[in-house]
Amino acid sequence: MLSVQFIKENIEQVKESLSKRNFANDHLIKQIIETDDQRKSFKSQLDDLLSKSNRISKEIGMLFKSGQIDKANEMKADTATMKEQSAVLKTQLGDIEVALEQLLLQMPNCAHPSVPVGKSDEDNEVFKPCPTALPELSEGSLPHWELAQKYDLIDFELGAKITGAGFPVYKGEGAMLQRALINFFLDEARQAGYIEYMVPHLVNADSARGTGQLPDKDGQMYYMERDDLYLIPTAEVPLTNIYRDVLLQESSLPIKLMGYTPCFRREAGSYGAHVRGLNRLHQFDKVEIVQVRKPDESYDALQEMCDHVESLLVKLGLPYRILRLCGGDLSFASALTFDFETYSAAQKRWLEVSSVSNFETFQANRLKLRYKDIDKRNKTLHTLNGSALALPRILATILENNQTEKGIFIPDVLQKYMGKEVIS
RNA sequence: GGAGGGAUGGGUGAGUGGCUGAAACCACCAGUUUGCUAAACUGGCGUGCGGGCAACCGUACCGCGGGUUCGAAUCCCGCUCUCUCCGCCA
Repeated sequence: MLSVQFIKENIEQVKESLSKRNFANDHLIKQIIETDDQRKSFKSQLDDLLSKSNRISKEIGMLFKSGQIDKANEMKADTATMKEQSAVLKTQLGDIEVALEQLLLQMPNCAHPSVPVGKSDEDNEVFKPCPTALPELSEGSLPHWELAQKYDLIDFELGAKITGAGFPVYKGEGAMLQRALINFFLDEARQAGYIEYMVPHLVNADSARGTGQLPDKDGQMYYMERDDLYLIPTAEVPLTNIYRDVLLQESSLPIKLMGYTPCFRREAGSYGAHVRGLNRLHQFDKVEIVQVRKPDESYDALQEMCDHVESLLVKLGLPYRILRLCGGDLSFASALTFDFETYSAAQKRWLEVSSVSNFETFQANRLKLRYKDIDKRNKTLHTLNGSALALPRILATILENNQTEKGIFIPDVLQKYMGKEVIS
């Protein structure tokens, strides 16, 4: 979330950002500032009262010690009203703090100045068009769900039997290809300086709130009521929460971490178009990269992460393009997001395979993630993350674009993991 | 799942009702001394919030939440986590 201080100092910028996001609620800013002013007023009153009360308690202690029992008992009687007053003030202050928190949680991140105006994904800016010619397939080429069946790589019906729609079963070389992609992505990330983590796939509510999944995306996560835990929708949640409630020394920065996890998404309300095959799943695999950076470095880090993701797509030989998300499509927590899409020649569609974002202080404020700078002042850090990469649509594109009469051609960089060149 | 022990600042760890935001030591930072390094010595060294240009002042925080008390790290209740033992188990 944004801090009240930031909102107060950058009102015009925040207003402009809200309108870019089509978030028409100027009233919210006003409410936040007013509530914060009230909070300060109650805080001052309470502190004054507690200060007096502490002083009297000390005097009573001295009187008892010096044997002036009567005088001490007199003073004890006087403290009764103070106690009542401070109890009332404490409750009021607590209520106001909760109200302020609720208001701040409703405020989306401040969009970066470069974020284009727009209402939906159709208005996203093509930041980098596909550098190569789009592949054209011969007559009779198949979409990936038919290829998966033809080569016995994925069994969607079996997954539906075991669990339900959107939980595919990978089989034989299909499973191997998954493992090859995971290993390739992990190895590439390690070479780029990211430390690998294996993290829990279930998280508590504090973690989900820390990265912004709660309360904004409550309905999109699987929830285990019995144990009050959430299945992770992305490794971003456990990875970033490693640094929840942490005060870092400047010397330990930058932080670069990554991990492979399955991801679980309810995808509520997204039934309809383009859900066939691997296009949209409830469970899928992904390697995620996360960085924690000093504020003045975070946009360089965003660039670095985009370069890394782009290099993966180049090495896999897949046609891709890069989008800069418009205000209307930008997620609640993000300041600037680049989406990476691969082109499926068989479906004649672009498929999103990565989303790389700078959250600036939005997550760090919720996480209480700060560092001590050279002047020994505590400053809020910036967090970033990106998929590098999500597997299903990569797999779909490889199957569709690399289909030949002899079988599916395996990209060079994956051949060492597969031990072969073609799936036939 | 059952029984018992524990949770204090970056770390070890003292502290059973007021003089404790918290000893001591280690680590860390600055300085003095010394060919260099090391050692020794001196000083500094938690976080949030409110006030203040600032120095600083006030307030809260000793796992979390309540309670007792004029006053709680310290006493009482609930919870969480952790360790040991037993049971079950990949």
